[in-house]
Amino acid sequence: MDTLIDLAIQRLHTQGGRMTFQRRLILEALDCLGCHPTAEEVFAVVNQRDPSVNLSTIYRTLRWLEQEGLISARRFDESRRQERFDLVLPAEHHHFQCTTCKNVIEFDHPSIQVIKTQFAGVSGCQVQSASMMLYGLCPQCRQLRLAS
Amino acid sequence: MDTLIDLAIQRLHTQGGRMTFQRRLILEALDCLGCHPTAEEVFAVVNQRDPSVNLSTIYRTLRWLEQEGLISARRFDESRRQERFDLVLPAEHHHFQCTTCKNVIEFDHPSIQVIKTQFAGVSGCQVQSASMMLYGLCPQCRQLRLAS
DNA sequence: TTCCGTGCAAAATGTTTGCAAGTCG
DNA sequence: CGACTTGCAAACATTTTGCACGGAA
Repeated sequence: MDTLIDLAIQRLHTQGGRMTFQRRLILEALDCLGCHPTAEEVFAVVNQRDPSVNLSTIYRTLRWLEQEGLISARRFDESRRQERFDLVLPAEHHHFQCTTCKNVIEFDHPSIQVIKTQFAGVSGCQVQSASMMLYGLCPQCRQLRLAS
Repeated sequence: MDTLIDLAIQRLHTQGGRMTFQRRLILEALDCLGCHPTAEEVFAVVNQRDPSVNLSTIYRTLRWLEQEGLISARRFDESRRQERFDLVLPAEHHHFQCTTCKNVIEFDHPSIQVIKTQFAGVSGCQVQSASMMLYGLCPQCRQLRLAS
């Protein structure tokens, strides 16, 4: 099976890169954090295991992974400055964010493929990828709002 | 008819705000730039008419408009730092961006409503808005790529 | 005349870079 | 050995803020 770490090792080998202690920690942190951590969040986890790792190493590694197509930069909250890094491994997926608690739920929907195809047909564009965000209230926050 | 400027005036009146020279220039710049300008682009247009207007006034006004729901902040290119400001007036609309020339095409599609409704049904979330990005090659860049 | 809005400069934020020293193969 | 990586600190780009002054209502 191809975990993020396995894939990273493969890429490193084919391009003369090295699997360092720091990179391993960062990859493990990504795996453990799962969904969509910020660079700071990755840093916090890595830092706990080895406080000597520098934030710029986190950024360099995240950018490298992004360039390799293994993660992708995202911003759920458009006017937040901070990027989040989304593992692309599982498959193309989309996100709902609760406007109150900021929690994120992942989803997919067959119609997204239909939209891609039809837009391509109408516009003459070649569509390579799609990214959909829904915003609203999650069930919990909806309850709270109704109650008040 | 409700132009951006009319709406802004309404909001200002109901909250004791003032229509200043600077705000008028900024609103006119937004109208004239149309689609998705950056703060710098708005600044450039305003500056041409009155070089004494400060960039921080642009930001303050854009943030106020955002808060009023008259424009919304966006980032087409995820790892770009700069925000763009999208007029929300016309209607909910979505964007295709060419990964080569970075041009943006707006679109809408009925299935987006379907996705919103069905996701709400399955998840129990209340969906308030949606934002879809497609990425790929526009017809021109596609030609160029085929030719080479 | 009263606040609201502005210009200015300085701060803040999040990310990137240059470089010397360290390390992996 | 030699290229690839790192930590550090300084740079960077964009956006935000505090404050005293000026202007709309």
